[in-house]
Amino acid sequence: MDCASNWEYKTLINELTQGIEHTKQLREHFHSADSTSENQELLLQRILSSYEQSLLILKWSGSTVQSPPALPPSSGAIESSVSVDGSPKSDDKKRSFQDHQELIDISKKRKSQPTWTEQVKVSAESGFEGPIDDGYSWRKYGQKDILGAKYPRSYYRCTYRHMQNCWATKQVQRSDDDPTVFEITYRGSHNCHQATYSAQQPTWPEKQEFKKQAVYQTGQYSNQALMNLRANLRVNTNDLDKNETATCHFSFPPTFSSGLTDDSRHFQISHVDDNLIGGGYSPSFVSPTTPESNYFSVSSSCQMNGYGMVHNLHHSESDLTDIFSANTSTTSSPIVGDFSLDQLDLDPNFPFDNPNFFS
DNA sequence: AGGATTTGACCCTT
DNA sequence: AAGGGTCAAATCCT
Repeated sequence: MDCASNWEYKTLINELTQGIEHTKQLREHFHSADSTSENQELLLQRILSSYEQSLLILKWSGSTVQSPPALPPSSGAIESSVSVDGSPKSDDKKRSFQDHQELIDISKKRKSQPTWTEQVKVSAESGFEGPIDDGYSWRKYGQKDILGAKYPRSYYRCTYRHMQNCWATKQVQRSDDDPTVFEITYRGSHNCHQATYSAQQPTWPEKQEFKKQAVYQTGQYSNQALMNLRANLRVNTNDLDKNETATCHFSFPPTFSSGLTDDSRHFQISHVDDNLIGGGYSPSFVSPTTPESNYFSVSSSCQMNGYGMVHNLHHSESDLTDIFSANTSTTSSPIVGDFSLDQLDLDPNFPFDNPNFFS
């Protein structure tokens, strides 16, 4: 058994255990006089998330005969009808059939990849023309005018797609309503090692200043900072649909800069300037839920691994000196649910040190 | 020179 | 057939 399968197994157990625990808690709530509908809703959400994540894992385990890293090395060109050198692919019928089957499989996999959307607000004052970096290294591979959209949509794939077989992609769409807001749709999770070194090698020159200031700060967290975080961190999941798309916002106070180190389960957030937004860090913890579910479920936090079934990243602290969608309080979507660390039932066994918790 | 971006063409899905 | 997603040659940038 490889580490990925082992991780999935443990995660599955964890999810199901969480589901049971939350169900028990909900039962207690039903018999409790001080039970509020919010608490019940939260528990229901957590239970749902646990089961949804479990199903997702099972779905992946069942459908993924080959884990993504085992995809053909040339899979990047699979969708092309012409080989790299321009010559037609083999006309061998058997081979063509296999290619066709592979195409179908890949298509299915892509469809079933976890997808989520973040909205990132950039500051005009700071001169950002586009969405800020998210800690990963992306390579733009296309741009498209979208019907009804004022701005074109940009397509990015992981820079290390071929080197490390990382199939994460993202789409960046500037909001029609608010040009300073970018809607970033992530598909698939990273299974590459880039999170570590991309932190030292910003890929978007125009964002380097921002990154130096906000995204990759590695300062020690303080209690005050943690309290600030607790007081101000908000997660919103709204407009969730059957395509497992979620939108989340994190609101931080100005001049906030903190990092939670090992004791705080590798959870680090940095925010320095009110205009600085750390965006795009794949919030895998946003679980597929119903439109009414606006609560953040820790138990569902780390399982949206998609193509990142093999969790082979370094588990060093530096990997997690990233930021996820640290937005200012101004957002274009309504804040429906509030979240603070106090609300979280942190499971001691919860794999916060799994890099895909934030990827 | 090598890597990243641009952009028109092609492919797939609906 | 239309629209979205991806490819890959051309071009740009460092």
